Amino acid sequence: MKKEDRRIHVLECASEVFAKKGYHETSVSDIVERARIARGTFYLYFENKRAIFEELLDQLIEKLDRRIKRINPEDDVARQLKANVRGIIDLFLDNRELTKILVHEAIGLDEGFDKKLAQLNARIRNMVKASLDLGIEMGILRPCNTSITARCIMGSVREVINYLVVEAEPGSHVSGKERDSLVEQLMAFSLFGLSGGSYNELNNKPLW
Amino acid sequence: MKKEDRRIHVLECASEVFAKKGYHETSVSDIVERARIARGTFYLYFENKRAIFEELLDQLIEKLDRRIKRINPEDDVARQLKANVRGIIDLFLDNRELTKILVHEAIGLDEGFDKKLAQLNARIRNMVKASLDLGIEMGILRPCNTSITARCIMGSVREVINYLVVEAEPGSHVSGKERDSLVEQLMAFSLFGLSGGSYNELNNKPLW
Amino acid sequence: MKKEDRRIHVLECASEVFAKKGYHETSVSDIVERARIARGTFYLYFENKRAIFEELLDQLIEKLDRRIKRINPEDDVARQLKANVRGIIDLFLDNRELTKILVHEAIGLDEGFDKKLAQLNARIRNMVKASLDLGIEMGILRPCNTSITARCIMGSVREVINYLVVEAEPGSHVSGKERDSLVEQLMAFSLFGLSGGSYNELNNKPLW
Amino acid sequence: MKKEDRRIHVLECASEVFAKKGYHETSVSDIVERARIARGTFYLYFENKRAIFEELLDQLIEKLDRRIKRINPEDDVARQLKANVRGIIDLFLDNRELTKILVHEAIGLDEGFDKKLAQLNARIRNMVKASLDLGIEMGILRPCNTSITARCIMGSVREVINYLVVEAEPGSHVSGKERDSLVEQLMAFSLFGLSGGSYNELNNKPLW
DNA sequence: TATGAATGAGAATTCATTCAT
DNA sequence: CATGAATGAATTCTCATTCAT
Repeated sequence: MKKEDRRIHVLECASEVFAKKGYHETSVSDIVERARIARGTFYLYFENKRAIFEELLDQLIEKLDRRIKRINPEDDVARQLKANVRGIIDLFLDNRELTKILVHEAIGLDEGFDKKLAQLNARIRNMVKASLDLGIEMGILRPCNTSITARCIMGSVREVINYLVVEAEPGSHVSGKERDSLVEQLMAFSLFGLSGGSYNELNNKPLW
Repeated sequence: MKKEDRRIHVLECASEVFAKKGYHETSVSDIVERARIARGTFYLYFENKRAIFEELLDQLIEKLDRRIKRINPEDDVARQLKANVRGIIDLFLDNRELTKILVHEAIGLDEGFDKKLAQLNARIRNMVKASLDLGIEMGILRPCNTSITARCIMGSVREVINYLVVEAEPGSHVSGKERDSLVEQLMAFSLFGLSGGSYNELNNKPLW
Repeated sequence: MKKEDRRIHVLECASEVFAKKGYHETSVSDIVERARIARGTFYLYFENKRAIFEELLDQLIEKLDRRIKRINPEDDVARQLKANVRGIIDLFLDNRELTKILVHEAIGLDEGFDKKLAQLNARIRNMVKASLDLGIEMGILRPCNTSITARCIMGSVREVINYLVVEAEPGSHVSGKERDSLVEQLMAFSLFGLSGGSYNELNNKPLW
Repeated sequence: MKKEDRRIHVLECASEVFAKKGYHETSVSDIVERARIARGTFYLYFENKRAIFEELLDQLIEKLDRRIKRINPEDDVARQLKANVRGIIDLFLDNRELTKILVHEAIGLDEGFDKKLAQLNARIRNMVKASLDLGIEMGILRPCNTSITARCIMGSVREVINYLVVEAEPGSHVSGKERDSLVEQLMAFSLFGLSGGSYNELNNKPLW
């Protein structure tokens, strides 16, 4: 097995174990056992337990970063939003194991992790906030405290993601239709809250 | 120091350490050091680390349960909602340390904790969902998937809480005005999303 | 409760716990719980855990010492022997708890105990040996290595005692008849081994 | 040092410490200190203190089982008995440390040990009893309560063994002649008790 | 590169004993 | 005398990491 292949193999195995047992409950022994390598070999590829975990998270963060497209206000905004949300959901469902870790575990591990996750959150949140600011400036969205509202949106998305990867049946497949429906509900809630309106009607026209 | 006082003292110290270092990084030594008691004294009051943590959580959960009032659809719904949200925010801000633990830590610790928190979540979520179902039936709210929407609402609230107790300046005081504003924003978002409308106008009248 | 009464009460409780759980498995907590006294009170009456155990053993050793009568060769030897053995068996059966400790536990506790028990053993063994020496000198017993033979006799007795207090049904009563039978068997074996003869016939007459 | 060698080395060291300090007074620290290995290394080879002790005992029990040969009544019984007793004595003298543990310590440790030893005792005792029953049936031995008498015999043997490994000078060598003499005395006592007769004369001929 | 035996710091927990009330 | 809260030394066991082969 080539060096890079083995590295990837170990990463995969670690991901499985971490997702199943959690960071703290996972020992290096668990990982090397599953990967069928010697204890020492592990340390040839990764500095320590923290490092392999961090690398797994970095992978997911990077993928997430690539999936999220900046909104172009000139184009159909609703479609772009929809695509973004759907992309995120797809990514997480395709990486359940890692997502579980991201959502469930990578919190309170140590200051380094927390900071990294906080930064990721802040980055996305700022994108959302910028979009809101723009939408308001353009007269499409109602004026509001965009900082707080951005958090509300992220909280909604996070909660639905969490439901999908953690609470819903572990191995179950979530069909495209179901995903569509989830996106629909998420967006309807974000755009109109509990009151009426349908985002299908919107076409860069004022929402209020 | 009386027995019950000391017990409370240890609980407080533990709460501080847990909030600062996280459950796993906190050792019994950390707690006894901060509480300035001997190693063995700790075990006089609590069975083990898990037990003291559980007690702290139970305290918070109980308080939370008591704060959340069932909505009476006959009365002014908006005011009741507002009061509930404000109550929750007040509770968490008055128990920052514990809340930090609840939001940040009490996840993936062990099956027991996870289950307890999942149950708490489910209980509140079901209350929210029931309210939504009722609102829709009464023609006040637009029809939607109330399961998912309930999650969206909870996610929004959770995220704002998290902001308040974790990200915002640790020692800072959040004034009544600021709390009011947060509640306002949260409710505006939940009721109208990003579109127009003001919940102040509502008086059990249809939102759509 | 008077001082001496309480002391005795604690000793009894300790005896019960020691017999049931063994020396090492018994904690001072066990004793004070059963005796319904406070932890500190225990140390008013006994220096420490070792001390109360030693006192219990000393009691039994003393009783044992008093029970064993020196054989008078002028009188009916067989009857005296029989009385001695029966006396020992009665003592142990009347003090099952303590005996269990003596046989089962008071070994390897610490050098002090071991020495004390070794001395007790040696004292009794020497009495036996002296009797054998006398018997041989008088031509009643066959010549033999009386040191070793004395050990054989003691081993036989010890084994039967052990059977009675440890292996046989804990609470069961051993009737006088059964005790007689045991003594009979023990003496028959010691006097004639597996070969023929009946000690009833002997009357200070040569056995060979 | 090879893995198996180290394992054996640790077992030997543990055996020495156990024999010297007793099971309860021996800590894992004592063992690793004597074996000059690290704390963790111990747990690489043995699950815990109980496990290494049990292994030591099992070794001895197994050896003992192998040494004891069933008596064939067709052959010279006295010779076979003598060989058995001599074999047992040799085994114990060759494994003084372990024997000391077996005789002195392995009692009241925990239910598991006690049961194991009780079973060993019962097994041997039953062999003895069966031999006695057979001897009586064949008319070679006098009728007696073979259960009790079997215990007497075992007690005699145990006591002599105990003398050899515990009381007699620890490092001293017991010569073949001395061992022969011990066997002689033991058998003489068992066969003829304190009365006359010499087992040398017997040749499957009636003892009474 | 790969191995896996060895390490030892550190964690949780117990319990005999003390001492202030 | 009696109490029982407090102590802290001692013990067992784990596991991330190192290093000789």
